[in-house]
Amino acid sequence: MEETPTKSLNFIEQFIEEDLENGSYSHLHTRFPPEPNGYLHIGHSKSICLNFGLAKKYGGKCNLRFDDTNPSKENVEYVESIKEDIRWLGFEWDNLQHASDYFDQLYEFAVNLIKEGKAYVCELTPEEMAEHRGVPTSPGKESPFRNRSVEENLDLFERMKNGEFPNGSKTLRAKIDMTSPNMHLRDPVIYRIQKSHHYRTGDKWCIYPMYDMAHGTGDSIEGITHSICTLEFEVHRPLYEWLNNSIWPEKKGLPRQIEFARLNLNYTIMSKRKLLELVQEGHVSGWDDPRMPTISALRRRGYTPESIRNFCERVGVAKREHVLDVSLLEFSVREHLNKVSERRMAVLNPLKVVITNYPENQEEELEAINNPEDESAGKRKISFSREIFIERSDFMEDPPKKFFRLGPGREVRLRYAYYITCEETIKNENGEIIELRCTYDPETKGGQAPDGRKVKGTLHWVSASHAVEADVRLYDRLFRDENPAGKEDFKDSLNPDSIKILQRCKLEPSLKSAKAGARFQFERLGYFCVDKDSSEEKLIFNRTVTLRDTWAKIAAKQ
RNA sequence: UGUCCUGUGGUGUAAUUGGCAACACAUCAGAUUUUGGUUCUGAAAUUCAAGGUUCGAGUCCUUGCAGGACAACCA
Repeated sequence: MEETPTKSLNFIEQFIEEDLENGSYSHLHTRFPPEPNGYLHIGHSKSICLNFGLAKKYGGKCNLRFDDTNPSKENVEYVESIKEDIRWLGFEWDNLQHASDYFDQLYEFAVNLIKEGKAYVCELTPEEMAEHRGVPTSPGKESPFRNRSVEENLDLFERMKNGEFPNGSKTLRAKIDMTSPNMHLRDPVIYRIQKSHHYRTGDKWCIYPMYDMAHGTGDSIEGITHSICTLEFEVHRPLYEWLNNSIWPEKKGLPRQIEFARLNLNYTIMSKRKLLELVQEGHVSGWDDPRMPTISALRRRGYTPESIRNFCERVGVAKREHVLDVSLLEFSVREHLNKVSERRMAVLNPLKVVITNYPENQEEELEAINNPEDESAGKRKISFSREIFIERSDFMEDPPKKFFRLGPGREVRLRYAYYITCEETIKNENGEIIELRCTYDPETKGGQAPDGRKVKGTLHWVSASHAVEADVRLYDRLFRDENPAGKEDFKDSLNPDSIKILQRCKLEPSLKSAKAGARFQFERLGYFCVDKDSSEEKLIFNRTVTLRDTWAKIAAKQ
């Protein structure tokens, strides 16, 4: 009688279960609160999986709330992309909210804080304010505007709202403690004047709440129980609680903020600001350029939602900061794609092979397995003829020791077809091999020799007359350094070979009608996906990831 | 010379809360293979340090050390 091993809880799940057991909360309600100022990336997927996953696990709810309190950087394009990406990942929110839904309430809360003497209008310039704030290691000093009368504050704040003052001339600050060792408690700004057009509220507001003012209150308004965020907000927690407790002194079950370590990947940049820079300066074709770490880019590249969810599951949740190896992400896609994608044959760098003893004008259909991992995927027919293409890298004139592929006088198997032996190499005037002359053994049809002789190598191939052509885009890491963000300028680390476009690749004809987004394994090469710009006239494939390549390792060592 | 957070194989994450340090990725070796894929087997490799409590410490205590966060009218 084996006990089924129960999966251990991460620290957030432990908190939640304790909170549920001791009655601090009767249920679970989380939220995912992106700012619509950029596209979601792989790091966000961890937070999405966590928040939506927790809600699902504990029978609770999860809201999607756009933290849209800074109209100068936000827009609807981002809003729409975020919704699409979350749904694509396989999650659906219970309520769709916006911080801007609460602007009226937030204004009232601010007025109440003023009335209670907990907030004041300050006229310090940013420089003066910084000076008054002090530094983390020594206390700050109070603003000269700190002790205005409630009436004056009320009047000024209303006039701020009415647009009577220029941008930056005044702020509303919470009155907390200028000597606190926590900088965020040194009278933080909770409202600023910003006369910009908001994509939802238009020109209604001249003042906008700051993150801290909007975030915790939004959580409380929505009845969020557990407000899960990344580590950098840990120092905000006292302010989060101060604000909530000040606004709702009587309220029970105010949300609990819990922080976890954000996901970092080596060779990758995760900052939205830097990703925007890559887009704006044209280093990539857009937010969904398949080299980007954004969810839309991973989708375009051929990643599956399952693989990303599995990846996030494997990564785990903790407070320790870390840098993950991208190989774990790659493993996760390969693992899933191996199970679900149909196999096809495609020759990326073609080398023509003429099978001299195969009758001209003859062709035949051979049977190929669509997916050895899934019998229900069935079989298909592939055409064979006298002239075929094989991969250039599958032939070597002077092969090294462990090379199992084709060479002068060597015999290999053509997958699902015949054994062939290389008899002659044809070169051009530059001495480059342009064609191989081979003979085939008619007895080996299907790939087995009746006399039982074995060959070490099996090559993929495509019949020359039947092949369809395509562009194939090979991607490599966007950055050469493990930690590009650590460079003086991260763009110095850009990999000049991050994309390689192969033209006139030879593909099995069945690929001609493949629709955008369709994924295949090209045998012996990797997983590929039809790009959104592809058409029947102009086929374009993106390489999602290569297959594990043991030979490449051996070859690299030699 | 502040406050807070974090230290477990190369990389992540666990350890029934004081009882033989495990799982995954990566690495290496072997088997299987009509994909040098998949699959299977095996190997190497881990508790920041020093004291203390205890029969017993990754876990508790003390003192160090290391890394990170915080000084936007960004989120």
